[in-house]
Amino acid sequence: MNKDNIIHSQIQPLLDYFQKVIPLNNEEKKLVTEFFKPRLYRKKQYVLQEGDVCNQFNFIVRGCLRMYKVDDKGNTHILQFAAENWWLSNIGSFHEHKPSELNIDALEDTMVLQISHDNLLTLYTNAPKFDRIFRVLIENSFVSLQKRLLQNISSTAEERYVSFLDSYSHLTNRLPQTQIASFLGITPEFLSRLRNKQSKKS
Amino acid sequence: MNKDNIIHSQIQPLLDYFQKVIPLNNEEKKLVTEFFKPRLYRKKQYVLQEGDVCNQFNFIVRGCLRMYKVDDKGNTHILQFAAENWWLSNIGSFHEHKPSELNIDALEDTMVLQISHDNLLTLYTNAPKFDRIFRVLIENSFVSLQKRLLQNISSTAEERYVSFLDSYSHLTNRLPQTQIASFLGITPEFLSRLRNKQSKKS
DNA sequence: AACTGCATCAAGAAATAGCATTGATGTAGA
DNA sequence: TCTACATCAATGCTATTTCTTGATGCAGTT
Repeated sequence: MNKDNIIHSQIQPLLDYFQKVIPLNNEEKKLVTEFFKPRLYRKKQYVLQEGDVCNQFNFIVRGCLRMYKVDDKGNTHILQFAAENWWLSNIGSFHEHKPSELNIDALEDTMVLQISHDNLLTLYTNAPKFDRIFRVLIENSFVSLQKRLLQNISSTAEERYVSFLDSYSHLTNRLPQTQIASFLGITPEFLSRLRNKQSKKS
Repeated sequence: MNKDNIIHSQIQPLLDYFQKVIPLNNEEKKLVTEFFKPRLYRKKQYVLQEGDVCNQFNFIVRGCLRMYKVDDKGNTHILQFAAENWWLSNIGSFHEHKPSELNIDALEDTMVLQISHDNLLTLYTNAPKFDRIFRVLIENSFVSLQKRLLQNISSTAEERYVSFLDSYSHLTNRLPQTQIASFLGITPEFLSRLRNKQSKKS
């Protein structure tokens, strides 16, 4: 399998993704294939490190990433997980070219397709359809973020955990519980006790 | 410990290294401290990934890196290990700004001091002494590379292994044997048999 | 004052991943 | 046919990561 084949084989999930939002013509497919570059991140590797500017918009082909903040005490707080067919970037840092306060790293070996800031602008110019596609994409992210915030300020850890199980059922068996705890904003120990309680219920 | 202290504490081994080649004056030490940035790579993390341009020259403060090529069959061939007080970069990619065919990654958590291509040029301009220092450095690398090549085309695996033990005695206990095998160009199984044979001899 | 919902610390147990070894078998070249 | 290696599969070992549990504490209700 030569390099072109490798790229081609990775790009398909992204084309499929776009296709579902709005069908693409061949010219547009070509642009996508040109501008998005596959890249492999290995488990624990940083995709974006605090202090660096986020210069790539990432689409996950396979694997799983997390975006998180490390607070003054050294505790990590996970804002978002992203697995197959999801997008992940620090949008603030990406658009304003500012150093990121957040980190992104790989929880598994992860293949992403990335487009640089410049190429994304070129893509918008050459194929305005992508303006809409990316608007939809951001809107979706926004909605789920809002939902999560609302839940965070209104629920107990147990409720949040149950709801997590519901929303992320495809991830619960893939993620270590330390990561889930960090996402829920509780300690791994307390999560362990919640789980214990849950399993006794049923 | 604030950031300046961290940098300062990491830079000393590099100053010592230079000092051994040619003594530096304070101005030159200041330049080194300014231009070389410490960076931590975690085990398995890429320092340089195939396809990217090598834009940093790396000095290893602690830990261990490897540089290798992945062939068409997916086998990896290690060109070089580098531990404390060694340098490692893809010099070809670095100087010609060309995408690298080689990968560099960390076999242990590794602290490096890196200087960017631009800053290295500035350093040469501001302190021509570094022209000489880096010439010496490259010459040394060249010589050991030549030695290794010669050995490769003229020795059996067993001879190469014995010679490896001799040259890299400080590393043999730190490196997994899979890595040593990949460096020697044999399979881990065959290395295991060689070792077995060796230990029966003595 | 007692109870609920969480945190922290320490210790172990359990699960997984990575590594080393061995046996069986194969092959190319001297 | 012998030497110097490779490949594949199985197994055991070790180290690392993850999960669980107990003990203790504390802030905010009730």
